[in-house]
Amino acid sequence: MTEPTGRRERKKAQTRQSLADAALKLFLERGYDQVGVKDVADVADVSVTTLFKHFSGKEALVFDQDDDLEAALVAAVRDRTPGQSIPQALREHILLKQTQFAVHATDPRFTDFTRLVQETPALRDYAHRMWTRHEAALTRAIAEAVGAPEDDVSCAALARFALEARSLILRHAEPRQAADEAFALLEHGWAASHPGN
Amino acid sequence: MTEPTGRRERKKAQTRQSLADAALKLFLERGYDQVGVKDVADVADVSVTTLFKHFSGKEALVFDQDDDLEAALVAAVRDRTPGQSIPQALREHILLKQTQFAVHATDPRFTDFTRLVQETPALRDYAHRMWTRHEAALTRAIAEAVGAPEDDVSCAALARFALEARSLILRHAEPRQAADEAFALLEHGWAASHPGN
DNA sequence: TGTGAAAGTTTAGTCGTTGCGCTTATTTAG
DNA sequence: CTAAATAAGCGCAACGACTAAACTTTCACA
Repeated sequence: MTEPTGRRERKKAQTRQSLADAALKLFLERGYDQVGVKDVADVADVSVTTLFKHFSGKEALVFDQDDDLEAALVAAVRDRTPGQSIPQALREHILLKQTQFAVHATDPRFTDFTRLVQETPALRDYAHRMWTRHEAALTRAIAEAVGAPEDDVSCAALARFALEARSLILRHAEPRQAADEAFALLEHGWAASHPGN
Repeated sequence: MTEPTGRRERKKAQTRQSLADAALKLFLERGYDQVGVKDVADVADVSVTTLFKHFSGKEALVFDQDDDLEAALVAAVRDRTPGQSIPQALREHILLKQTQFAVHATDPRFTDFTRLVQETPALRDYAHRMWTRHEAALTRAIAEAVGAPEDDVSCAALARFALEARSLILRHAEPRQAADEAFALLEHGWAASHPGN
């Protein structure tokens, strides 16, 4: 079970890993815009076309694909502890995801990586896109949780605002406090129109 | 005063207009991605180099630059009618801007243009970027209006959420109703932490 | 063992975008 | 009125991200 794959898939995974490693290394050394996609391919010792068979674009090189991110988001709303409001559940979920990463804060590579992403427009935008990708799913989950129609505007607004709150929190030194302040707006506003959720 | 410019500036404005017209025409006919920047330049009868001297990129071809958009946003907060809350003022401002455009709703070109922008990812993203460009300025304006520190998180959150609300409103058939529902969240939440603003 | 799918390569190309050196037209100053 | 300064516009060559096509190698599996 530890090695369920054949030699072929292992080699493929290895190539992918080589590319990701090379990319991160070069981007941290020289900066994202100062590194060409060819440079990455050269260091990983593959052709440029191969690089694009593994990654959808230059920005994707530094992000591990979280496939079940959407499911976790929906579950955070659906399976929230009774008595907890939806904004509270979302705040907790986002903070949890954040502190999961922050566990590695001792690793200097982690803080460097974060700085790289936040200081590179292309990467910042890409990360934001990947995160807000699931707005529609979250909107549906919220609407279902409160028995509202699927296209209810206040549900869509809560979903959008909660997802947007993440980058507000991310750029602050005190994530917990920032989350509390940003979500206070949503909690009070939500309670006013959807009491008990 | 009606003609304060020389022949030079007039010609420049004319080529710029030719480019914008050609771009909109071609984009509407064939779709944004099916039109190359060279096609636009050819129809406008200028070189590609000249096109990029007038517009910062392909997406900018279809947007008139609103230079005082930021000032208007800040003014909407600073000069709001007494007794009106900041979220209310922002909602009105956004709705006003929207209906200013909607005046041209009789013009079939307007609805076509809107569809083009909303259905083309590159244009949708660009428009969103141009709009959210002024988040920092809006945050400062709000903070100043309530006497909070410049980097207050709840002010930043209100600014971000209010700006994000626009695209929520934009894609809905009933802008007024959508704005009311989306901003209800912000008004109640804001009132709870900043009573009287 | 051999066959076919999948990884990888090479080559050539598209498309947006920029830099360079040049011509041409307009403005400004002498 | 003329000459120098200014700016628009041009063609061309290039760069970087990305794709298509045709081909070779390698491994899994029947």
